[in-house]
Amino acid sequence: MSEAVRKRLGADERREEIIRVTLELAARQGVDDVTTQDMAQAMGVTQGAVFRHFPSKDAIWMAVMLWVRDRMMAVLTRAAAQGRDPLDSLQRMFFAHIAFIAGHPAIPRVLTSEHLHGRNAVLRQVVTEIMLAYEAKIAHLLRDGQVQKQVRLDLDTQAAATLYIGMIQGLVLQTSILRGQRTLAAEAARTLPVFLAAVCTPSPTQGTHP
Amino acid sequence: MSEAVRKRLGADERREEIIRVTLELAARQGVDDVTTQDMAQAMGVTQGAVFRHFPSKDAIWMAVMLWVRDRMMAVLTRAAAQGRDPLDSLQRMFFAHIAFIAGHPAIPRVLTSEHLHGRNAVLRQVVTEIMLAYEAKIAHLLRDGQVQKQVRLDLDTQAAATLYIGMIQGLVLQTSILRGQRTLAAEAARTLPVFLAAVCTPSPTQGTHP
DNA sequence: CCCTAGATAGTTATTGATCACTATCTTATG
DNA sequence: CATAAGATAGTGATCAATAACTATCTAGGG
Repeated sequence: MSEAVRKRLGADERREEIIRVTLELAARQGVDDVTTQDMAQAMGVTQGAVFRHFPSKDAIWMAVMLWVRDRMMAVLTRAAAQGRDPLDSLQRMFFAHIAFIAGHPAIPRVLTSEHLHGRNAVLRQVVTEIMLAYEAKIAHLLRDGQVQKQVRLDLDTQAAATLYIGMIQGLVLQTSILRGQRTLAAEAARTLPVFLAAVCTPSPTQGTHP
Repeated sequence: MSEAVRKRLGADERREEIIRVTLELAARQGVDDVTTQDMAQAMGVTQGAVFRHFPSKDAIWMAVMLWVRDRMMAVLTRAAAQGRDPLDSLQRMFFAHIAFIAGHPAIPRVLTSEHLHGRNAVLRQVVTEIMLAYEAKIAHLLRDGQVQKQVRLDLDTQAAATLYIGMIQGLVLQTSILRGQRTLAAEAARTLPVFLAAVCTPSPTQGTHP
């Protein structure tokens, strides 16, 4: 609680902190229940101060989404680069994504919040970009895997990418609804092999950990 | 728009219509943006009239969820019963679910709305029940499939059920965000074979349509 | 070194809009 | 005529946004 005493940050630092507490509050109480009053209280300032740094609440959500997009893509790209083959990269991306979400539980909620992309067209545009970029990344890795004979040649890589994203969605959903009973990382480790079985070339030895 | 003229329904019919327009509005403008004023306007009555039939707005959402639970389970059970083997039942359930969602687009939004199950504990309980029952249904079918040698014996049926539900989640998400560009039914038909490849016993002929 | 002026961050107080919910009156229908 | 459905007209609470004011920091001249 050493935060509540500090005040008068620079504009850039304050903007960063607004984004931070917004994600924090969204994780705890849901995206559409975060008020500007909540944000201010979490930072130890008054509500009006929030609007010195953002012209509107939607502008805050936009900043949050851009933050998510940049961090997310950086994490995924770095994870994929460390893989020694397409399928290895896919697995590293998967677990990097799961770990990132576990550290920032609000992220999937923000990206799928109809409350945000249902009203503001610009916000939805950002979400669409993120989704398409991610899906393309997965489909590309799978096609690379086909070239290297790790992935079935008759696989519909586009559909498989949809399934991949759905897998993450489903994992998040279940661990958020059945909270406590299941942990995200544990369920993820169980579910990925099932997905890999769908894309791998049928071989005598399982190709998951060569 | 012949609805707006009709008035003075019986209490039961009015309750049914409130549930109906609530789902309708939730599909169009998002779960948490549906006001009691919207409901009343959609039915051609005043806002106060809504509260003659439900004690609170949460009670309306509860009624909606119970409606969804009952209809959903009936549809799934009927579809599964028509299958001639476990894997056939699984596919019929899948497409029945997709068709049901296509006819009532608000359903996945209602079930995954943090705005609802984030605040009201009883509402979340209903969602949890639905999810667990559905997952159990899938896992059971997969175990039956193992007995009949349609499904790999080394499959983690629990994890596969998670992936199955995630598949539907992902399909809904993508067709709702990329609305217009992709249709739910078409994407579903492409994605299911990928999932089946993960669970089926490896065989020379694809076991999807025996 | 100090003092002042401008800039910047935050406060206080308020506004208008929206929302769930309610009390009281009215009317349709069996 | 009695009763149930709906209309009318509110209430208090909440929320985003704004305007006017105050505290704090920084830079430059004397």
